[in-house]
Amino acid sequence: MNDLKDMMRALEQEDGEEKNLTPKQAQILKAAVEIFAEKGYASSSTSEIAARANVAEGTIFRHYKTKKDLLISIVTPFMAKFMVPFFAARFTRRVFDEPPEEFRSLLSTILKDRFAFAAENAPLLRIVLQEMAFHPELQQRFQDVFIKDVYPKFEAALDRLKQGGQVVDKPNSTIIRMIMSAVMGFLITRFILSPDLDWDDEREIEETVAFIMYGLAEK
Amino acid sequence: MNDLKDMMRALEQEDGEEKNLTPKQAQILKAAVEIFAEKGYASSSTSEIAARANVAEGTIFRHYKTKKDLLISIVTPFMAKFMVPFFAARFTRRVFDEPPEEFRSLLSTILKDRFAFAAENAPLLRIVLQEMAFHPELQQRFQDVFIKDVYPKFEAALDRLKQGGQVVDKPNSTIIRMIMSAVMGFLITRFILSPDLDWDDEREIEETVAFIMYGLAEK
DNA sequence: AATAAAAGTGAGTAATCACTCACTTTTATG
DNA sequence: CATAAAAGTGAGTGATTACTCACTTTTATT
Repeated sequence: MNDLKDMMRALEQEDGEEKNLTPKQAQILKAAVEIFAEKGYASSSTSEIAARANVAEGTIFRHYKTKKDLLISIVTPFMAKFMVPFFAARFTRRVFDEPPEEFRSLLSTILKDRFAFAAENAPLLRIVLQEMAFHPELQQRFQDVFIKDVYPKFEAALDRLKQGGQVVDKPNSTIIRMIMSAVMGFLITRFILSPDLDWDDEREIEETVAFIMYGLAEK
Repeated sequence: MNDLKDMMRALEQEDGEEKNLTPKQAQILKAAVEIFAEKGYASSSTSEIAARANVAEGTIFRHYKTKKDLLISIVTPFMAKFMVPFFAARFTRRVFDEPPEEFRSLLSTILKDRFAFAAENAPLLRIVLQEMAFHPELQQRFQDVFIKDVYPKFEAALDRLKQGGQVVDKPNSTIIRMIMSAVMGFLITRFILSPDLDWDDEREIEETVAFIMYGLAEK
């Protein structure tokens, strides 16, 4: 009935980011996220991570074979948790079941939801954006989740919205790029580039929704 | 009469990226750009740069005091050359002189122009996007150029377009964020994330222009 | 309580790093 | 041509790196 939550639970268990964690292991993950976000993966040393985690350096390598293994263990579960709800089954079904005027509230729901998630995980978002470029393993994982899981559902929803006359007849890839640019552009500006500005979050979210909606409206 | 070109010439001379360069120095810059773009600044070694440039390692430090000095020398002139033409005097004047229906062709001109520049300098774009996060000097330089130079002209043009009924009455900061998200989202997807796809560049540019225009149109 | 497995430790190590410096070669100047 | 300044060199250096390993401590199992 709620397959999104099921999926999330499965994701969490599979990698054990919040399950079966030794206290020291949790300290290591916390310290690593902080330091990776601050100075970048390549400029972070395992000795500094150990120090901030109040742990001996050897303890890190007891749980993670290499420093890169530590990065992967941090980043891949986050990537899935960030991307999947973008167009998870729950949202997609809504597009098909409800009247076509729901495009606006669908966008609004997604954006609010991902906004809250980004707010809680800003350092992780930063790490992913920074390190994706240099680690093929992460790019592969992105492909697996986005191309095979998110993209098809995104397309299906768009096709339906086009039929309902809600969205212009442009290539799906183009539309998806535009939506993702607007959403990610907002989240990155809000949480990475200028987190300390006086943001009127509700308004910015609604303005962004309106921007996407009118930008993609059938003329 | 053509103050954009004057400005560009001044920028080029001031740092001497293409003037007064020893042949070996040019080789060093070329190799550094390549390697920084490939593996990131922190993971690039001066020995590897020297090797690819066919130069002794000491030669690098004859011209650049530190490795970071080499990065700065590469990145700051590019940053200015990339940002200034976004809303340089030449473009802004056009908004004030020509009829208000010119919003579309203004966007189109800017996007085509920056597209061509990004196409020629994709590795540099990659380096800037990656390294901005970790080098306060680069953030400062960004502030100097964008906030003090580009942003005010951007605002003036928007105010005029709002008066002409071409653009919705939202906060300028919000509108600028949306335009920059759409433009950068396109350039990053096109040249960084998926440069090898079969792109119909002219169409994507026009679609992006239309997306921005309708997204910001007065309703 | 006995025993084994898992978790934790920190000194040690080989490799790599950015950078220096005494020296040679090339270029510019009068 | 003489001379000095600028450009180029590469072996050398001290600091830092990710990772190992022999050992101790804690936890789980019977």
